[in-house]
Order: sequence, then structure tokens, then C-alpha cells
Amino acid sequence: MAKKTQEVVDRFIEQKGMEYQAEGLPRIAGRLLGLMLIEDGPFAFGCLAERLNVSRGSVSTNTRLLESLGVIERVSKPGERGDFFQLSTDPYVSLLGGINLRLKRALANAKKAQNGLPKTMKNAQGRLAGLETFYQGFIENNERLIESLES
Amino acid sequence: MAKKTQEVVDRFIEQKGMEYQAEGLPRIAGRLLGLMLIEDGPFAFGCLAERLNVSRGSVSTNTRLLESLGVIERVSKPGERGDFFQLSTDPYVSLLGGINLRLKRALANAKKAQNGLPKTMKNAQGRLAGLETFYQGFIENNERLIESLES
DNA sequence: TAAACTGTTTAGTCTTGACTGAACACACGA
DNA sequence: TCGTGTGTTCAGTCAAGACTAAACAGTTTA
Repeated sequence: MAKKTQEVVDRFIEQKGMEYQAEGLPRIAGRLLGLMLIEDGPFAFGCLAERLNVSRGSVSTNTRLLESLGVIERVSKPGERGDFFQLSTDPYVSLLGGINLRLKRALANAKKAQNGLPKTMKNAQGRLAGLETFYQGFIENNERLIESLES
Repeated sequence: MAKKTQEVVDRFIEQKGMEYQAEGLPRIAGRLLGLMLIEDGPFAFGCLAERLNVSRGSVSTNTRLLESLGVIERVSKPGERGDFFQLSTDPYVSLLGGINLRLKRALANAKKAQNGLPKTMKNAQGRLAGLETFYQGFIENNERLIESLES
């Protein structure tokens, strides 16, 4: 691989790491995802640790995290021993599904509070209604996007 | 206020705190927002510290955080000395704007990487294109939602 | 059986940042 | 001029969790 290309690849991987960190997720998870986005898999478990210069423990933890989010999947190669990983078929659909789950919980909380409040608290009722409208719109957007992405 | 209502209010405030914490933001910021959603403002600075049982330093830091996100605003009351805070007119529009800013940065990163990669890396090009489609759709959804929420 | 290689788990280190309390600078009213 | 009340800032504490290295249990190969 050309040296220039290698630089682009490495920068992208590190950027994904920083993006994940900014979202409150482990940096290593972002770097794993970045690698699987920009290079062809599947990747052997040990190869990941070596390639990203992290411990096998970190690879184990973070591959399982990404697996639980549905963005990568664990696959086996015929004839080979260990586990292999690659980007899922529909990584963003799973991601959006997870986001919607949390949004729906928050929406439920807002509705519960609104129902528990007396109708006479007009202003609070209005603000909570606005919050719910926001959540509802966001959720519906995501569902539309999921549909359009589903292969 | 009825005891039952008080319970609903307190639970909502704490829930918003937990939701914020889960998103990687300070819990106090969430509790401040929860309070301003469910009770009528404007709220005096000192009253916030007292009401939520947190230090004035924390109130200062987190009100400024929420202000920078555009979800609350600092207002003055005629005749009163200190600062007062209340929910913004369009809190969710500002919020969505901030989200889109980060998404656009990530999208730019992906595009830059794609352009730096040789066209011959067909698979990587495809995966990056998929990532960009996802970002693009998400951003457009948010922009539509912003429009529909704008008062 | 041993020896080598899996991935997971655990103990421990270390960094990050949320939060507090006190010092601070600035305004107002005596 | 004081004192009092304001919000910010700063040093320090503390907890959460990211990460590592080593111990571990399970498989495969010899």
C-alpha cells in the first residue's frame, strides 16, 4: 500500500476513535470500527490487537460492545481457528434502532410525568407536550431512515 | 402543591439527570433542565442551587453549558438583582443544530478519507459511501425536524 | 499427556471530569 | 467606607471507567 494511502487510513481510524470518545464511548471501540470501515475484513482477533496496539482484553471488551450495538459481527473462517470480525451488513440500521430505544424510554418518562401532573398546571403541561413532540418527530425520522437504509 | 404532584416532579427531574448522564453529560445539567421543564420559571440562580442541593459553582458551570447548547436562556427580572434562567423559546431547534454540527464534521472526515483513497479500493469506497449516506440522511432528517419545530 | 493458542475475566493503574468549597472580583445599598 | 449579595474561577477531592497485564478456562495440535 502506498505511504500516502496508509496515512489516510491511519488518520481515519484515529478520527473515528476521537469521534467515539466525544460521544462518551471508548476510543478503542471507535478505532476498531474505523479500521473495519476502511480496510477489508474479516479481521482475526489477534490481528486487531496487534494492528491497533492494544491489549487482547481491550479487543475482547470492545468487539463485544460493537457486537451488542449491531455494527460489527463475529464470523468464522472455514479452516481457521479463531474468531473473525467484520462490519455488519446493516450497521446503521442497528445503530438507529438502539438510539430509538433510548428515545422511546425518554418519551415514556415524559408522558408519565405529564399524566401525573394536574391539568391545571397549564405551562408545565405545554412544555412537556413540546418535549414529547420533539421526541416523537425524532423517532419517526429515525424509523423512516431505517426503512430507507434497509437492504 | 399536593404531595403526589411533588413526587412526580422530583422523579422527572431525577430521570432527566440520569438521561443526561447516560448521554455522557453532567447529571446536574440534566436535573437543571428537568426542573425548568416541569416547573414555571424564571428561576433565580441561588434558588437553583438550593432547590437541587448542589454548589453554586456547579450551577454556574452547568447553566452556562445549557446556555451554550441553547436549551435555556439567562434573563433578568425588572427590579431584581441577580440572574434568572428559563427554558429557551426553541430549545430543541438549538439542540438539533448542535447535533448536526457534529454530524457534519464526521461526514466531512469520511469524505476526506474517501477522496484520499485510490479508486481501486472498491470495497472501502463502498463502505465509506454507505457511511456518508447514513450521515447525510440523518442530517437531512434533523433539518426537516428543525423546520417543523421552528415557531 | 503436554504444549501452544484461543478469548474472557479479573486485579490493578491511571486518566478524566463531575462536583464541592473557598477565594475572588464586581456590583449594590448602608 | 464598609458590609452584603452576586456569579465566576480555581484548587482539591472523589468516583467512574478505559485500559493493561496476567491469570484463567477451553480447544486444538503434537
